[in-house]
Amino acid sequence: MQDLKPQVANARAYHHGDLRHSLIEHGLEMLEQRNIDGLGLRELAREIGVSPPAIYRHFSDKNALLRALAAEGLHRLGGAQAAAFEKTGGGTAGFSASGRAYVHYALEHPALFKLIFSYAPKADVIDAPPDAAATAMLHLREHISEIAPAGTPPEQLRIYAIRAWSQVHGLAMLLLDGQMKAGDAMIEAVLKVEGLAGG
Amino acid sequence: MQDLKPQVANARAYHHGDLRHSLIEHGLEMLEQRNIDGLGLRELAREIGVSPPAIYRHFSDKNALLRALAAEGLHRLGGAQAAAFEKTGGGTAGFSASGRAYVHYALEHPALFKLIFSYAPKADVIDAPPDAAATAMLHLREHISEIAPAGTPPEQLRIYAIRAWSQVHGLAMLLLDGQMKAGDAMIEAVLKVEGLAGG
DNA sequence: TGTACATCAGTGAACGCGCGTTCACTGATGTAC
DNA sequence: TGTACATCAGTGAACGCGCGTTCACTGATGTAC
Repeated sequence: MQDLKPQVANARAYHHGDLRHSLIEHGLEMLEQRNIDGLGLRELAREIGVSPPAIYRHFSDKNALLRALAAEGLHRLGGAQAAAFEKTGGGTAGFSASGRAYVHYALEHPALFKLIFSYAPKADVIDAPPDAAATAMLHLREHISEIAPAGTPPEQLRIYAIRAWSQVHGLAMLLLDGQMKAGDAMIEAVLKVEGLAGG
Repeated sequence: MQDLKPQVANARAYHHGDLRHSLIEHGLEMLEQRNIDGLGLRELAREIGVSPPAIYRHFSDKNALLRALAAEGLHRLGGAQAAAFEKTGGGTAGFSASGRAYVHYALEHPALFKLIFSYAPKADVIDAPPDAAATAMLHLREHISEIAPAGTPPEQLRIYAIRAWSQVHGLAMLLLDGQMKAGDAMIEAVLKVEGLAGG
């Protein structure tokens, strides 16, 4: 009755890095249902079927794990944006689509989205060189100049980028916090211009 | 040596509602330095010089206290916006000024600002009647139609309001999370248009 | 004005909780001879 | 191929912690007679 499940005793139940992967995977899953403070190391370990101290073989402490989760979230957010951008064939339409993808990703993964901005290495898209890391926000910087009128000076491009990012980020946050009703049509309408023109 | 400080024993150290007021006041002060999870009932009580259970005479539980703090924060945010609006004489300039005030309030009170959107009664400025409560966001709804071109249909006004709110909110959040460098000139430039025009 | 009493905002002690983290350990794996 | 050994990813038990909340209580205040 006790041994129905193949007890692995201790030792190599996971080979080389599997537990790390499993921790991130299950951590992300837990974030789908709970919010950030609801994610505890002991509970996560329990979920995976491993003892809590095992985590410390892979992460120096809880913050390190959260940072890894945030980094993975950022990566996926970037992936979602890139996919949307490619799918629409790039250009202005692609830029808009990737903005919409940003908001939709936030709505689909509320806790993860918030975690990203609390724990991820700062994206630094605005002032850092674009080769820093492949992040969601790099799209902005890479594509903003294609959208702007030819000859727009770099300082103005920077303002456009911040404005566009603020626009999608603010909409995402307000929707996440329930300040207004969501709706694809509304999201599209709000993001239509993105304030790029005008000045 | 023990009695230097006028020991109040127990009983009416605070008359009628004073402790409630004190809890909110000191709670807000603590939020100036720590973030939200750093705010504990026991610590707050210690700070004020009262026993933890005393809090329960005024708030049913911790969430009730946090909600009160958020409500007060929302009130003050609204006050800051209103002051900025009046000071510039209203109109388009006032609208812009109140947007800047929103961002600046966020930067000056990061934890409180975030608390507002986690715990405050939903502002509902977008779809609720404006007589609901005097909140920061009511400004938006009250003033957005003055800014928009005459004859703008209400659905479009709604989009404009959401767009403007998203704009300031997103900028505030990104700055709070350290995603880019703050700076009055930059804030002003980003908020200059607010995406009202265009479509 | 003086006395008896109800009210109720405080008190100190205690509760159970789950947390993150540490410790000394164990035993399967991969490697060297 | 067989044996001895180092490695190191796991284990279970235990730690101290501060938390939110409950409990029975106390005693100053305000009120009624």
